[in-house]
Amino acid sequence: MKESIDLTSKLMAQGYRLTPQRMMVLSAIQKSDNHISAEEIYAQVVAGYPCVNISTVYRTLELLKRLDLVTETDLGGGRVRYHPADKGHHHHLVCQECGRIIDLGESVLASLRNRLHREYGFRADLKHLAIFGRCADCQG
Amino acid sequence: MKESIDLTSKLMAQGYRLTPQRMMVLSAIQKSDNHISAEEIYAQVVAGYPCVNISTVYRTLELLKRLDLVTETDLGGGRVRYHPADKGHHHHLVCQECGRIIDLGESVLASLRNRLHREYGFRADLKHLAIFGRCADCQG
DNA sequence: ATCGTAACTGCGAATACTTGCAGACTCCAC
DNA sequence: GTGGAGTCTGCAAGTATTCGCAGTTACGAT
Repeated sequence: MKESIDLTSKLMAQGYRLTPQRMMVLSAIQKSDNHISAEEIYAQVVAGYPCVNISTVYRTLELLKRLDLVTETDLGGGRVRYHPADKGHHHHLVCQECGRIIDLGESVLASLRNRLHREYGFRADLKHLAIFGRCADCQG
Repeated sequence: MKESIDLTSKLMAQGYRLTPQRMMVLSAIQKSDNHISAEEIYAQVVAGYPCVNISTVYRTLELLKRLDLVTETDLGGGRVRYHPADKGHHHHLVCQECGRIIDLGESVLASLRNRLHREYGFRADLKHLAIFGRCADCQG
């Protein structure tokens, strides 16, 4: 498992530990091919190790976020969703009518990012961006 | 008060009523010159009418949102903030380091909106958009 | 006037997530 | 191996917001 060695060194370098809980949270995210919610991660972790607490899952997710191992996206619906950072960043168009989610290549927002940097000196972090609106099918 | 007549007709047209609670929520938002949180609105409303419930405030905010009388922005920090729609749309650059909020003219995102429409047929609703990142002063 | 329908509200509980705390574990020095 | 210092976790309580329910209110039709 190359990932876990990678993870260990990343954690160690900053004085963190690789606990079973953290491994299980990360593997739950790696296993899911699309975006997964905290509750779903929790369910998977509990299945193999029943006494973990949901707050540990949340705390681990925040840590993994800080280490750039997972990205977080708010796709609406009251639940934030997570996915592995190494599967590439992308953005989302969320249709508020039908709920459809359209993936958007990273390049589409590159020009916006450049402009914000040129004009405002602002380094935008667009990793967790979702744009709401209406998809082509839902325009009456 | 031109606004309240305006509001009344807007509500009436869709079968809604203008209750004291709704008037007070709207006036609290109109009074605040910058963005106000639901809790702050609630505090103001309660000051003049103690038995209103916070869930009524939230429900009213949702109604006003639907009628395009207020816009909602998630500026981070766990609290959503509201402001009157007639004071013009604008977007926000939120610095995750120092918390500074930079207002962004609507025009900056116009080209993004056009592109999404051209390439994806997607009509983006960018009213409540906040972009996170680091401001010019916070880049080490 | 009164009846029905629909809107509106307060209440309490639920949801998704966060936070403070106290105990447990780990690593390193001595 | 003993003693920190710092990390990590479970638990329980807190936060911001939503939801279901039941009672109240307003408005139009009769």
